[in-house]
Amino acid sequence: MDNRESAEMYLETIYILSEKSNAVRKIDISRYMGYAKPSVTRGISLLEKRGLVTVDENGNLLLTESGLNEAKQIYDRHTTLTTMFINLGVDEKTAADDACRIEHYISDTTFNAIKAHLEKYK
Amino acid sequence: MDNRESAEMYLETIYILSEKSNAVRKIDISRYMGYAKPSVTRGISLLEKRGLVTVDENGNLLLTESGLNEAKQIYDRHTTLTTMFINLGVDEKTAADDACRIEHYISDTTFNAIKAHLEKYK
DNA sequence: CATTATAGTTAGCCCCTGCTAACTTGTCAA
DNA sequence: TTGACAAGTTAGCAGGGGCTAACTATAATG
Repeated sequence: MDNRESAEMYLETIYILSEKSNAVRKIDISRYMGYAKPSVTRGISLLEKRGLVTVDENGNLLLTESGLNEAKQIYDRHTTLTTMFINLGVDEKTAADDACRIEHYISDTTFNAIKAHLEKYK
Repeated sequence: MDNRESAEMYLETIYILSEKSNAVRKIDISRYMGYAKPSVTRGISLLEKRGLVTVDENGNLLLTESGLNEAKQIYDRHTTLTTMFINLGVDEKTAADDACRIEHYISDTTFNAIKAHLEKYK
């Protein structure tokens, strides 16, 4: 979980599911990501230790302020990169899949440059 | 080494060093990548098992035909992505660093779209 | 020849992050 | 009340890919 990818995917998933439903539990993460329940138990507990997520008495997952910030940033990367790839002529599915992998590895500097470019031409 | 990143980095490094010198040994890889020697021993032996690299009696590393193909593809991704980022206004160092991470995760489809775009505007 | 430095290997540790097996809890229906 | 299912946890395995320690083998140097 020091590697950014795994933690970021959990955060992003919580964020996405939170937008669709007002109660997100670990089992929802498990189904959405296709991970076994114990993997999610550990994944979320690491996020809790880092102060990015809390779990209430009903088992609902809540992003903390910093968790929400991070999740939004990743999601922003996701949508922006997807848009860029689609603009280049890539089909939606491939664009989204690629964005989903790359979003974890791109620096702020480069991401901002991409974003500025898209804004200029939209 | 099932994950693409590690193997691809070894291949790319062998390729880059081969362009600069006609004899590349494991110790050169070790120094260039900043990895301990045993890590390189294992990394290269996995590439040998996959038929991507051979080691001659003097300890010189040689890319096989398929190894060379793969290395060239990765290197092409590296330079193309770097160029794209620089075109977007990113400094050279950051552009190269980002390219170096992302090159392993981008699909052929998306990469080809990027490349076509760059060719069109160069 | 003896010493020393360099390249490489082997053995084994560590962390990450998936996994299964098996257990506990809590809820809900017969 | 009991049986069953669903959510979650605990324990422990697997494999990837870094690492160090300690060894071997070869080459260079006094």
